[in-house]
Amino acid sequence: MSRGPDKQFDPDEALEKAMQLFWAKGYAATGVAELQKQMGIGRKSLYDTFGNKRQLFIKALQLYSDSVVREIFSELNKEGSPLGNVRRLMRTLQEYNSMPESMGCLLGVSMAQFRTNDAEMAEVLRHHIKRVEEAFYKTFKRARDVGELDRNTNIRDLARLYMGIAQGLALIGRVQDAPAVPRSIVNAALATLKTA
Amino acid sequence: MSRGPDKQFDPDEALEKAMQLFWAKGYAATGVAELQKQMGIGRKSLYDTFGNKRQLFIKALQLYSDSVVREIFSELNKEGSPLGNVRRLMRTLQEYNSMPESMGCLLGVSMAQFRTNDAEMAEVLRHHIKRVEEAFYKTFKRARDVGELDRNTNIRDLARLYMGIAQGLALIGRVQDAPAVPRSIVNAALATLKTA
DNA sequence: TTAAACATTGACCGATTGGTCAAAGAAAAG
DNA sequence: CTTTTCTTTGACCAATCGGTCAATGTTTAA
Repeated sequence: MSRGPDKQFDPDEALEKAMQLFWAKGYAATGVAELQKQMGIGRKSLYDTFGNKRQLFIKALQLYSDSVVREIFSELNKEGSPLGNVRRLMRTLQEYNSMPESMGCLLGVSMAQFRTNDAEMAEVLRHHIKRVEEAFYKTFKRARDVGELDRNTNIRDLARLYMGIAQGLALIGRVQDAPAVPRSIVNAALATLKTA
Repeated sequence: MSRGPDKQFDPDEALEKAMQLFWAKGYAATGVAELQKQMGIGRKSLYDTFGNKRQLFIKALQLYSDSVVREIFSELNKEGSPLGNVRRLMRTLQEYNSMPESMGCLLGVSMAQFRTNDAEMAEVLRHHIKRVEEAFYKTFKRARDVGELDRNTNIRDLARLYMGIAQGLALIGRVQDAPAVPRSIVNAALATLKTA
């Protein structure tokens, strides 16, 4: 039994590069030739390692989702006030999506390119939504337990709203060259939290 | 001086068909062959009438934006409580974006496919954002004048938030096959209005 | 040293991409 | 009827699309 030579490239690094390209240009507008150039690998290596363009894209989605969800969880689970963590996260998102070259959220961008008629893709996208929702949910629940939120606040609804605001913010940030609109969105979102 | 024969098709109807296709599939994924088939016209007619694929797309964006902004304005300008109008509009958007086959907002979908690096396109998209924002702004202002909103509510921020929520809602609705998430988003959004 | 198992390279595939153009047809003006 | 102006049709273009494959390494096991 022989194992043959190792790959001459790092699949994780190559996937990261592919993700960046899909993120910037979208699925349909990104060509395989472009992908292999940016990834720095041959065409056969690409297909042998990642299957095809679609599977490569889905793997890029998962890589991105894992990374983003991890960051959101870590930000929201810091010690101290749960609502304070939400506020800090939203301000971070505001800053990020205010940059003139900001590209928004890869998963959000992908929701615009696929729909429920593509069952597999829709499932991947819904799963991401669910994970972000869950991060907010747990934090708002802690906030309610601690007394930062009114006892009869609908935590599930609130979590979904914040997930939705984050997606809207990211989408709008892609075409903004000034920070005013993202700032307003987060201002108003956080203003409601004080009284929720 | 002769005028020659009239067109054998209605450019407005053809544009409407093109809009539907761009809306469902996105700019890059929509081919010119597909477009002429759906529009029911020859290729030369398409290029003579609309310039090229990109210009056709931009005209579709403007058609859609005009139509949507008109509807939003008409809904928000009805007699009676301004906040009531906002609530009714948001519930309409909720229903619309809860349909399993909902395609969201063409302008929002396009924000995911273009960025600030495409100056012309970004400008078109920002203009739409501005118009929706303005519709909410005027209504919230009336609400404040009438006493439905607290005197120190930041109306500009609130308008931008609602515009952002509407975009997030439309985006997320594209991949939802159940009404729960859209309902939650609108529930939570409107819950904050009561205390704003 | 040979063979088996892997990776890499680059040529190649048919299909499709956005876009052009010449020829033909149709309507209005003279 | 002829000419002019416009539209339509469909062939055609180079370029690119996503994907395949045979040939050529390169490494390890026997």
